[in-house]
Amino acid sequence: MLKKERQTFILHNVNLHNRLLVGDLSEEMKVSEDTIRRDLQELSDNGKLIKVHGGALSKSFHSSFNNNSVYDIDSKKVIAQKAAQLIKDGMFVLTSGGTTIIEMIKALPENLHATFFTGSVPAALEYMHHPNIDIILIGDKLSKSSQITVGGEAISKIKEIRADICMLGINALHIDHGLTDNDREVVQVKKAMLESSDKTVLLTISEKINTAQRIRICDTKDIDVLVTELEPSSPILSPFKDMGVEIL
Amino acid sequence: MLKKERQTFILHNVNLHNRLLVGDLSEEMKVSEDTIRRDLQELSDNGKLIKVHGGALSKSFHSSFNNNSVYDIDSKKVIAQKAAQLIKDGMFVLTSGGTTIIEMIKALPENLHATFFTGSVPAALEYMHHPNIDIILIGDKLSKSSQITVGGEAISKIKEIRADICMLGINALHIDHGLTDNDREVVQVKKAMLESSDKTVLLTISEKINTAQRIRICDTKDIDVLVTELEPSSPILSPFKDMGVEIL
DNA sequence: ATAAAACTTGCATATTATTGCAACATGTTG
DNA sequence: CAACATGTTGCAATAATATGCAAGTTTTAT
Repeated sequence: MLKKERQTFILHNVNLHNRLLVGDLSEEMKVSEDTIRRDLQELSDNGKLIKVHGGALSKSFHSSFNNNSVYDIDSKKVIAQKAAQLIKDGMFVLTSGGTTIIEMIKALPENLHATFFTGSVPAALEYMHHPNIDIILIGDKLSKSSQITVGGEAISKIKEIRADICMLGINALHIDHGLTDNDREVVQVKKAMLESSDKTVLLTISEKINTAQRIRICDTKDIDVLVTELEPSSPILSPFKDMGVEIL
Repeated sequence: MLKKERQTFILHNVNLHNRLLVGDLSEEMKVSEDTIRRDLQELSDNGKLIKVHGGALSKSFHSSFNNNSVYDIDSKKVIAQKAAQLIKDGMFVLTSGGTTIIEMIKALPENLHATFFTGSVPAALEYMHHPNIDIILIGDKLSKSSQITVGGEAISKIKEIRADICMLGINALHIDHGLTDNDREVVQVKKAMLESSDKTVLLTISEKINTAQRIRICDTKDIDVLVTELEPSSPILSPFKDMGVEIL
């Protein structure tokens, strides 16, 4: 069997079955596993599939469809960079969804080994691109407006967790009214997240600061760290600093 | 034998057999391998065939495997249309992930009111575009290769459900070996899904039929409905019909 | 923590390609 | 027809490619 034939065969089959083992291919085509590995390496270099330990995965499944139009994307990237630094190897991290969180996930270093809990479908999708992290999806009813799971089941699952850190993308934060949102179900989930974490980190563009919505999640004093695109010395943030919130 | 005769002969044979070896041609036509190589080079330059190390491949061979993504999508759309009809208002539906399932979700009518359970992140994302359905996300550890949640927690959640119908995108189906897959964790989840449903429906392109993988999910006789892009009368499917599987 | 499986690297070998060249055939032109 | 240009083929030397094996390392699974 010619090399090209083999590679075509491999490609066809990886797209058919999503996953192939080196040993199986070697057996099927009567060549050594070394040859198969070299084929897979080559196909992987050409971006035709994804090589993994033991075999290969189809690319069609694993490819990322990039979010195109995110509001204020540059600010969010700045926030993402700052926030990503807070996560260390071995940590248990609870996260919500939202575009700012998605940006933070993209900013996570490749070699980070940590465990992330989330009920957000877009966040889960983004986490899957990272090779060295574990993802625990929190199940329950999926809210279409917020794209996260909500409900008693989700909340009780969250309460079972003892996380090191909780990173929330937020809707509104006000020095007096604290952290607020407008979806009752989401509020309950976020409350549970805060309760289950040692440390609470909020990620938000400065525009959302000193706005408020109808339902309270927590008070300003309950927040540990606030990450915005602004310099920590910015006057907008000083009232929060005065209330004991660390500014990043 | 004249050069032109040789090249005509080569072209005829490459289209007949899809592949040729330099050594074989040299022997058949009693000319040196150098000459054959020069012929192949020339034909390749004129775009008549594809020259590779050791021989040549026909153009159709190469493009048929390279170009199948489009064909596959069309097949999957046909499958999706057929399968979507099985879901009626008020039903509880368990689904796996996979590209065929995604197509089926896209094919669901706008006015369908039903409840869907899934552990697949891409499927969940797709379901969210539909206005009138409820989605229950099954939580647990997220498997990066299969993009669905796996593990004991997920399985016990699935077992709590009493679904009307279970729709599975599959990896391999063989008349004797039944439904098989290559990921132990995924197999466990799919098994649980089958057990929790009154009716089992498999969605697959015909290419996966009569292939098998390492781990068994269920026997052929345990399948209720098989949906492919083929006509129900296709001879490939008749053995399944004989075993009591309904063909759509 | 340990053993098994999978991977990497370097190397040996065999197969396949390339190149220049000589031999011969074919075709062209005055 | 002779002389010359052109094209084709095979050969030999050399280069490049493909493949398997073995030793040592890394990753994964139990």
